[in-house]
Amino acid sequence: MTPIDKSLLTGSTTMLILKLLEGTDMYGYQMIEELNLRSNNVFQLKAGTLYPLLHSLEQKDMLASYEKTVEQARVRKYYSLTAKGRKYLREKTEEWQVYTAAVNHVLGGGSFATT
Amino acid sequence: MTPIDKSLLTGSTTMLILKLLEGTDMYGYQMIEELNLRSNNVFQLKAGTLYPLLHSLEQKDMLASYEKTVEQARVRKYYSLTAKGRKYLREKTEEWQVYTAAVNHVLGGGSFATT
DNA sequence: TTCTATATATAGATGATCTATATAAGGAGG
DNA sequence: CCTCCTTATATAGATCATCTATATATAGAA
Repeated sequence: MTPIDKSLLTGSTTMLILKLLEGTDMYGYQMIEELNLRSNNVFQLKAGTLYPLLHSLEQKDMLASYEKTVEQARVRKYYSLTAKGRKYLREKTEEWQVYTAAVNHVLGGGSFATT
Repeated sequence: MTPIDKSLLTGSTTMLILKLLEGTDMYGYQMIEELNLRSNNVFQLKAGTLYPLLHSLEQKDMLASYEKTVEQARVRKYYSLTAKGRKYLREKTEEWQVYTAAVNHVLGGGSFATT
């Protein structure tokens, strides 16, 4: 078993964003709402967290973006998954499973003395 | 469903340490080895992470410590769970379950268009 | 004697997330 | 009409967990 990427502990946000985009292209504000909805209000992602994250993911070619004007004048910036982003999502999802399995193993391991 | 403590994403280390001590009193170095063992090498906690964490947990009355001299001259600092630490462990374990359930719900949610 | 493992400790860097703030346009209520 | 709330994106600065690097000291192995 290889050691897991430490940033997963804190970095599950990226994985969740990519997962949302696996379904449809979305714009930032919509992602915040969707995550909140699909997680039963557990994830209340802040705009100040999301937008810089989207920019950095686009820079890394995980995401591509395009603008779309809706209802008269409002402009939204839609994001879509790239092939690279799709691959990254697969990897992170696997790591997440390894990580949670390990935590649950420790948590469920009961109290056996090892003195 | 109340929003979860954000530090859980990154803060599962504290929970795991407390969980170890639920079984027996342990000294720092031993915790690193035990975590590595019980998690199949997924958690390779660094000394530079653990010791400051133990100090801060002791300051917050989550842990109590005592020294013990073993094999001639070697001195080890053992830590034990306090009542407060035990309570905190229960709370964090619950939050962990809520958090992982939410992530898994998003991950398993499939790709249904919400355009 | 030198290297590795045991054992604890602290300083400084990194990185993810948050708060606060800014801009701008639309709709609702007074 | 004016003000407030929601939608929508954006950036600067703060916070906090963890990591790397380093230090000290002892024991045992090469």
